Amino acid sequence: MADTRHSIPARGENLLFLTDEQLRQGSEAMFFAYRGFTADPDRILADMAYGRAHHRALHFIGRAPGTTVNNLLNILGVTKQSLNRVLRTLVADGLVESKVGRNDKRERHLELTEQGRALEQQLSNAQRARLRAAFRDAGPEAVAGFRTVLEAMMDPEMHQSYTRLRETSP
Amino acid sequence: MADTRHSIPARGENLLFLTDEQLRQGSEAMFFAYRGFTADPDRILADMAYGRAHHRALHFIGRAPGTTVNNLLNILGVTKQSLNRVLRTLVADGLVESKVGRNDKRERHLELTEQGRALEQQLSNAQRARLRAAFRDAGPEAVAGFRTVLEAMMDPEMHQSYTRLRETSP
DNA sequence: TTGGAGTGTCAACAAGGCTGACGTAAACTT
DNA sequence: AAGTTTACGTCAGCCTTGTTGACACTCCAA
Repeated sequence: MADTRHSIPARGENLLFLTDEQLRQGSEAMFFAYRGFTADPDRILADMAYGRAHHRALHFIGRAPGTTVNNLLNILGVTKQSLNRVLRTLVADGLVESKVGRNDKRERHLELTEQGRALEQQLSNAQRARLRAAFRDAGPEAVAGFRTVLEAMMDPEMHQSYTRLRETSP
Repeated sequence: MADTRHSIPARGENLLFLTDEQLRQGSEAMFFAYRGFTADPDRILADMAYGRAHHRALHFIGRAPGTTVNNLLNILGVTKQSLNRVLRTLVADGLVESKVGRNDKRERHLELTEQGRALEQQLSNAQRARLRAAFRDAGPEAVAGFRTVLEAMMDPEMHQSYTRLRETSP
């Protein structure tokens, strides 16, 4: 049978575009894709005493070295107790260094140690390999669309965090 | 300053396209977007005695009525103990009906009750509202790209589940 | 009839969220 | 100078949702 369901709608079909079915497929795509997205680093982490939360902390500390605890809290969207539990083990294990702020001594500035960078690299490489393959298969235009939709899906505060990260490290 | 970093790469730039920075932004976009994606239903569920796991079960039962426990297990990718805990409460609360199979009486076929459909609708509507807005803002081409990349990001088995769901309910 | 598949369930545990409360030091305000 | 707010750490306890392991039951198929 001729299958027109999954084809790209032409301009004139915009009124019909956002059917419930399309949206439901979008939801499911997000669900399955996110599982794929986290699968590889999760496998690596399973062997260690770490979890996805550690990966996230390592990622964003590596991304914005010297960031404060409060900043990281906002980015991750968790409570300080939750973050602290993760951060404590990372510091204790020598993956993250926590330095008292120079100007404001209440703040702690977080950085990856050599060891922390190594693990972060290992995890990110696994994740990026999948993303790279997906991006390559899909092509530049698809990737642009992918990013556009994801950005439109974020809460405003998240979108701020997202763009702020791009500004500081282009 | 003129900012060319976030523009869509032209055809000729394909070699430069998959920089680590691009991939990292892709990761972060997935992270932030997924938070947005689950935020609305999570808020609704927080008031009830249910969580995200219940939402997922309701969604896929509603999507494929009569599905078996094992089938659902494969789709959700959790252990049967984990699923059973969720399913038990849903059945006990009258949101899901579990019928012994006609041909194979070992199997249980799952369906939403009227009440279950109501909650599933409430949750999905919240989630879809955001998705609809994002799709509308991004436009059809971006949505097509979004889907293409997400599909390429799935594990093969997940991709099978994903497409199988589309086949049965067009 | 026997093996194995599909299902339900008990127990125990871990990760990683959460709230509430409290403490300390530094910075800010009045 | 005194009081308030901010940044951070930490203890205690709770919840959801994932995990393993073990066991029982039903029933299909060889």
